[in-house]
Amino acid sequence: MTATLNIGELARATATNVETVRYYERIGLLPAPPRTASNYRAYSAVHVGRLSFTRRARDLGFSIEQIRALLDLSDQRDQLCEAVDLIAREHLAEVDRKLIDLKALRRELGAIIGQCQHGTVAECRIIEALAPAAG
Amino acid sequence: MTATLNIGELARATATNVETVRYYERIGLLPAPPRTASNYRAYSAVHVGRLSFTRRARDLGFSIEQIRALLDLSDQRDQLCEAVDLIAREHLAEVDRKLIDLKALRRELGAIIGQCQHGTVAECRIIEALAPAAG
DNA sequence: TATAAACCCTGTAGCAACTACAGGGTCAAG
DNA sequence: CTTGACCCTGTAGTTGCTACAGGGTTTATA
Repeated sequence: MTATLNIGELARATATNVETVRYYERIGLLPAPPRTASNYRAYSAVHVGRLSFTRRARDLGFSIEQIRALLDLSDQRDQLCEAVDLIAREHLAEVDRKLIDLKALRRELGAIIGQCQHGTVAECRIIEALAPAAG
Repeated sequence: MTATLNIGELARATATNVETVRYYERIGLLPAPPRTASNYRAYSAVHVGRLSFTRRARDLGFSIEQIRALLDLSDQRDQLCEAVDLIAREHLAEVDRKLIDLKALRRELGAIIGQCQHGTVAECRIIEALAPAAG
């Protein structure tokens, strides 16, 4: 009953690149849809949902493998959601690690740049800071 | 006069992977050193300095292309260091953008995970949060 | 002196997660 | 009936490495 979407329409509906949709199908993240007589992919609401889920999870930084696991879990509606929680918490921990690293890096970069006296390269504190051993 | 280093020694001296050293040579980031009679690479102190610089800049998140530019600039010792400053500031701005994005992502992830009631997948707030349209 | 471990060499393929063609076929509008 | 915007497959490129495979060399030891 419901109209199907071709790949361009699905892509627009989910703010995804057409090439990316095909890529997700190739790696088995998005199920291959039926085809029209002229071999066009014909997507349904199920695909829209699955791809929206994927997009949102990617935006939140989950890896493809994590998303694969989350999609599998989300199909087992009567299971306990502990595994879901675990994946999310692991990702959160990873994000926290990245934040710590990035903040440290930012501090160091800021310090280096603050030393620039706008003289010649020979006196440049930035170059010096990058080559600590090259006295 | 000074002894030369083979690739393994250079790698150890700069905390770099041997494969990475060869990779840097291949992409023209580290100059190709002379070879011994048995075709081993023979590095000098110049290479140690250049590779240390590269490593440190990579640790600070500069891209290979940025490092290429910084190395070129650092060879022109009598030029003004404005270009160096510009590259560093651009990278800092990029790091700041990433920090903002990562902090927002962290907030959102934290909020989603906080909602988990540890019930079944069917009631899982995390799955729900990932598929907003799939009411 | 033989031989085994630990190095070195080249070249190529793999990783993540896409993106960008090339070289075709299809469909709707004017 | 043709133009342009779509669709198809397949492959190669991106970033910054890392990991072989299949060889040669050097060094330490039995």
